[in-house]
This record gives sequence, structure tokens and C-alpha cells, in this order.
Amino acid sequence: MKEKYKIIYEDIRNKIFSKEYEPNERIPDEKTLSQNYSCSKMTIKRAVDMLVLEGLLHKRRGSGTYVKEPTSSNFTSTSRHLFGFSRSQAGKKVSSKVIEFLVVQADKIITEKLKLEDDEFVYKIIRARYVNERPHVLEETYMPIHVIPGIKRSHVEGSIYHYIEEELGLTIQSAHKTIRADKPKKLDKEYLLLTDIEPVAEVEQIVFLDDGRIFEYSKSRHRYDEFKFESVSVKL
Amino acid sequence: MKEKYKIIYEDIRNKIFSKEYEPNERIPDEKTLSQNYSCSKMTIKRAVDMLVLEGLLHKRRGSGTYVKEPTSSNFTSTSRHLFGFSRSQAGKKVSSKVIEFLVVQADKIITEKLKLEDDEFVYKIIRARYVNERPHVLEETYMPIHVIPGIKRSHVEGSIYHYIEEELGLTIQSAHKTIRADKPKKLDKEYLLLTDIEPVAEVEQIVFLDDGRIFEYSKSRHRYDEFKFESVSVKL
DNA sequence: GAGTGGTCTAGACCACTTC
DNA sequence: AAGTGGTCTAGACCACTCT
Repeated sequence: MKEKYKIIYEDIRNKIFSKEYEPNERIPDEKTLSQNYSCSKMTIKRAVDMLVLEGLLHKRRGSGTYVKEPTSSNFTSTSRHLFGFSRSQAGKKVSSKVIEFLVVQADKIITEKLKLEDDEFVYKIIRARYVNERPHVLEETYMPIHVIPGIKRSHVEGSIYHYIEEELGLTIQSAHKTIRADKPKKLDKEYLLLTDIEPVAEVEQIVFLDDGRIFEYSKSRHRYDEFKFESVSVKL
Repeated sequence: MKEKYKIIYEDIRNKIFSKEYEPNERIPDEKTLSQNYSCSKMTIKRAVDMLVLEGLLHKRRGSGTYVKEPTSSNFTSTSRHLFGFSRSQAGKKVSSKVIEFLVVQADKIITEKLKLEDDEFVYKIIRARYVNERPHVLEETYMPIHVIPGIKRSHVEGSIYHYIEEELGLTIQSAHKTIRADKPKKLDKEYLLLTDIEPVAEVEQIVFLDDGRIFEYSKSRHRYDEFKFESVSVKL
């Protein structure tokens, strides 16, 4: 984090959260900021635009840049939905029960989702995950063995993402997600302790490495009362 | 749409969808593109970065910029979740049944969500919405009467967003959304024709105008089998 | 008209991969 | 070493609001 625009982004962000810039207040204009931070206007614009995309600021041409009032979606969450479940529950006690962990030949759907050649092998991992001993989500994950080699049971019992990023040294670039509601299936009821009238929120996800390879296709089925997904959309 | 970066963005986007740039192919480097489009490298970078955020391209420093293979989340949807229900169902026959349409004094929750002063009046609108005669979603919407004045029953029966943008000339800037699964409530079952074991996907939404004012707080409860929410997250 | 953000440039220099 | 994307600049000019 030595890029100037990231430093400025962090600094302004901190000033918003610490209320040095208060809700509905106009922050200094871009020319002033570029003098304060000793940088060009374009660099200020870049930092400020990140905060606009994040939903913390809004701009009015000809008028100025203003702090948005806090809403549940911009101040609570990190607004980065990219990483695994363990990381999203930082500070809480996460545990996992491994229900299935094997290598199988990819079927038609998995081959299509992971963009594999025919007849490739993939890890199939089914885990129930608990926060403070309470079941939260049932995950069914597929990863190609030639992209993510050497997954051990110990990784599956802990954090697979930790293994991928720290031990294999790979970088996750992006994730495409689809969120739905669904009736509970048999496995959901069993592991998430749900009855027939208690639904799940399903997140289907395809995750990319920074070299463009797909390394994960998964469906996570969350207890309806332990899940929410937050999103900010800004007009371009 | 006369900004150069938007024109270039559209043009590259079209080349991706028309397969002139094929999946996994490397597109021309930024220097070449800036010559082709007679513009600076920064302008190319801006257009390309929009496509990266949209999940259509990915970049590798030192290597090049590549077309992602299509996944359900990047090629099907417009990736703009900003506008109302009518617009998201373009081309289909949308109808509405107005269940409630009145002006009420905002209660504590609505006052907080819409960031109102105490005791302000808001429109309360409950509508069931149908696509091809089939019920899709039950919407409960609150709008402050001093921000969006003059809503008539005819607007509520059609598209309120059309009224706001076309007739009032206001511009929608952003929306903060929270998505959950939930059990069906009495009204859901009645208007969405659900049984106790059929859940809903709830989208709670706060929508901003481009002057920073909040003009809508709503909860939309969708039939579980007629809803999905797609999202692309890219590491910064 | 003064002030604000929006677009765009031409080029320098850096970080990374290997086209 | 050559090629590619990443950062940053200093400034020009435009579009918009109204401090």
C-alpha cells in the first residue's frame, strides 16, 4: 500500500469514519485536496471516486463532494465481498465439519462452470460451517486439482483460502456471484437444523485467479436468519 | 454519450459480445488501442477498467488484457441493478396491483431509513407486480412527499421511476441494497400465491438522488423461484 | 463570474512478465 | 531487453451550480 491514491483513499475514509468529515458535510474541493496531499487533481479524483463507488461520498458537479449519511450498507460492511467465509466472520469463532472431501471426475455442469476440458478431476468438498458453535452455512465446493493441487484434509477443516493465498501464493482476482432464496433440501435441514418452513439463501459463486483461471465453483446455502448480502450500485 | 471513454467502452464491449474479441483472447495493448482510437493511454485505461469492473475483461500486469469466458453473471445481465422493476423486465408484460396507496406520518424506522426530520409525511405504497400475469414480487415503498411530490394513482399503477425521472426530471444516483431469504408472511402468501414452505427473497433498498437526498426506502419480497441477484466483485 | 467537478492529453517513470 | 499495464503529473478546456 504505497500508492498515493490508496493512501489518500484510506485517509479520507478514516476522516469519514472518525467524523472529522461529518455526514452531509462538504469535503474540501479537489484543488485544495491536491494541494494538501501534494498531488495532482487526477490522483485526488481517483481516491474520491473509489469512495463514491463504495457509497461513502457523492459528488455534484458544480457544487462539491459530500459525505453520505450512514446506512446499513455502507458503514457496517467492509464492502469487499470477495473473500471466503472465515474472513467475513473475523473475530468470531469459526469451525467446520467436513461432510465430503474427495476427488471426482467433473460432470457436465462442473466442467461447464469451471471451464474445464473434458474428463478432468476436481476436488469435491462439502462442509458445514459454524460460528460460535451455531450452524451458519453448508458449502459445496469444486476446485480443479491441476489449479489448486495438494489440498489436504487439514486445509479443508480450516481455511482453504488461506492455503491458496498464503501457501500456494496465488492471488484471487474476482468473483461472480448469484444469490437466490430456496426451500431447504434434506442436507440443509440436517446440517443447518432447519425445518421445512425455514428457507436458505443460496450463493452460487465462480472465483477467478489473477491470471484469469477459474479455481472455484461453489454453492453456499446459508440459514435464512444468519445471512444478508449488501451491495451498493452507483450510476456511472 | 459523447465522452470519449464511454464511446471506447461501448465499442470494446460490443467487440466482446460480437466475439470479435473472443473468450481468452488477448486484446490489443493499451498503446495500440490509444493509437487506434486516437486518444491518450489514460482514456483507454479508463474504458478498459470499466469493463474489468463489469467482469468482462481481466488484466495481468506485464502480460496483457484478456477477455473472460462468459459466466451467467457477466454476459446475461446488464450488470446495472440500479433501476426499478419495470426496467429490469424489459420486453416482458409487467402489470401491477395497488394494494395500498396513502400518505402517512413516518414512523421511527422510516424516519431513520429516509433520514427525515421528525413527523414528516411519506407516501406508503404496497404493490404486487406481475410478469406475464404471473406474480413476481410484493413491494412496500416509502417516499417523502417533499422530495417526490405529486405521485398519482396512475403513476403507482405504472412505473413510479418513470414519473420521477421523466416527469420530475430528477436523476437517480445510487442504491444501497441488502438481500436476504425469509419465510413467507401472510401478505406474501396471499399475493405471491405461496405456501408456507415456499420462501421469498427480500431486497431492502435505500435509493439516492444525485443531490444526495434519499427518495426511497423499500422492501421488495420476491417469489423464490422468480428471483436472482447477480454481482461481480473485483479486487482493487 | 467564481467555483466546482469532468474529461482529456502527452509524457515520465515504475513494476512486472516474457507476449 | 522488450513489452505490457500501473501510477502520477501539470495543465488545458468543458459543464455545471450558485458556496
